[in-house]
Amino acid sequence: MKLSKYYSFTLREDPNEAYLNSHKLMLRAGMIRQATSGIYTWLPLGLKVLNKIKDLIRNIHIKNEIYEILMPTIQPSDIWKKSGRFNDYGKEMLKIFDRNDNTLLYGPTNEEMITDLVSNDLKSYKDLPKLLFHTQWKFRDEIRPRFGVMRCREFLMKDAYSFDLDYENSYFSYCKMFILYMKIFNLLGLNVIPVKADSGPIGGALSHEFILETSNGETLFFYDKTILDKDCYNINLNDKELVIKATEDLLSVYSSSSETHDEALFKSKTSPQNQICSKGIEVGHIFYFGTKYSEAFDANYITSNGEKKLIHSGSYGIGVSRLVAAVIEANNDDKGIIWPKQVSPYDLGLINVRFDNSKSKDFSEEFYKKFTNKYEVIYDDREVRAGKKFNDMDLIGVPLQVIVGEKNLLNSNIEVKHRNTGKLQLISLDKIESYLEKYCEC
RNA sequence: CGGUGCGUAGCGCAGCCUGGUAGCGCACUAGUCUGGGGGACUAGGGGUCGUAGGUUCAAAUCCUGCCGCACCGACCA
Repeated sequence: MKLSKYYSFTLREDPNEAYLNSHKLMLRAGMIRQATSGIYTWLPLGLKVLNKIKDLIRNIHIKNEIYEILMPTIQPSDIWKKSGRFNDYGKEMLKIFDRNDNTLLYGPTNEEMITDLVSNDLKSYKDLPKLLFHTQWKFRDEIRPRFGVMRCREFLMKDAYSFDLDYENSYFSYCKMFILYMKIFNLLGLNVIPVKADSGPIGGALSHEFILETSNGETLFFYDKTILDKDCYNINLNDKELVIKATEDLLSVYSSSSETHDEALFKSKTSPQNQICSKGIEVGHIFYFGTKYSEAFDANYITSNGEKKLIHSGSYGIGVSRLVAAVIEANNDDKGIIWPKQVSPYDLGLINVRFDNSKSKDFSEEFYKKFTNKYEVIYDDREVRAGKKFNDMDLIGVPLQVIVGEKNLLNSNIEVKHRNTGKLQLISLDKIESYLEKYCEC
């Protein structure tokens, strides 16, 4: 991608309405623009990251035999009346009226819709278990949207749903999703802590939140710091025994959101030097709700004995658009964003520091042509001063910058800069290709 | 919804108290110099002062309503 053709407008100063670093940086780097309170337009750079995170989450679901569907954003109200949540959900639900004066709503979540769907298709015990997910825009009319994309009204969420024979099987699905979530956050380079949670209006008995610890977070939570030592990232998710064991091992260590926190239990279970009270951002939330929704939608199956039984279900959400902000919140400095490689909008930032110099310019063009099919390259070919290019590239935050200038070319060198350490390194021209290969592998 | 504050150029702000020609910095356009970390000089362009009404000879400025935005609290991925 050539910056001269891109839709990229960076801001030098922090916009007045932004308070969180992630919000300021997303606006400054030209990732998003606010349309109205809690509703945003995603510009090319922001959308690139959003899609990267979405795809990473999506692919690991599919790899684990959780299949993708796409439910609509607009839902009929009758299914919500069936489950009783039409009124329970309250003012956060945005209601819409069509030309025939039917009440529709912009979906805040999809339990009703998917249970209704599944109740028609799943008939036999042979059809279970089933796991489905989709990544779709949601709308919750928050009392007070804030922090940019972190707590907005329209947001992108990945929500998965499990359908099982009984509690025991459903518990396995829950544990499987639990470990899958640990893997996902690990892949995103985030240190996320699972905590016991209140199930809120979604309802249900078993519930956990996944919290990214940050000083600016909204959620207060408590945990035993030994939970950070648990490694469950390489477990085969089809191995029922291991998955349940790993989950229970994690849950044996105290961790809780403030709503469910039990101070006495915390104190008795955790040694004093390991007791942490911290703030964070909720990036995922999982629920087991038994037969709550299958009852309402008459979602049942026939057992091998010919008996009719209710399906047990659970739901598993990740705030995808929120994660964009969360990743930035966890990875930035005074110059801008520092993307972890896996979610960076581009692999390499190519800077031609001398647009007026043909040697430097020609080399940059060649370099771009050569590597743009192999890596995702953001090439700053604009006719602006070097200082602006350096600052913009730092702000945008791609992990590796390749800096081309006449001085170094005359010595057959090219410069690279690692965004996270700020380290500058001269690489000889004949080594750059292998350098990049090695860099991108790890 | 309660408490607080703010709406003036794309962004950041001054002007309002004490009514009288619409201002500054950045960005933008043109030119000259410059050319490896937001460079300098010169000349420009860009405004329904959130909106509707009121007071006044005269309103960005005073008064009232409305709208929008943000911060603090109760809700949530």
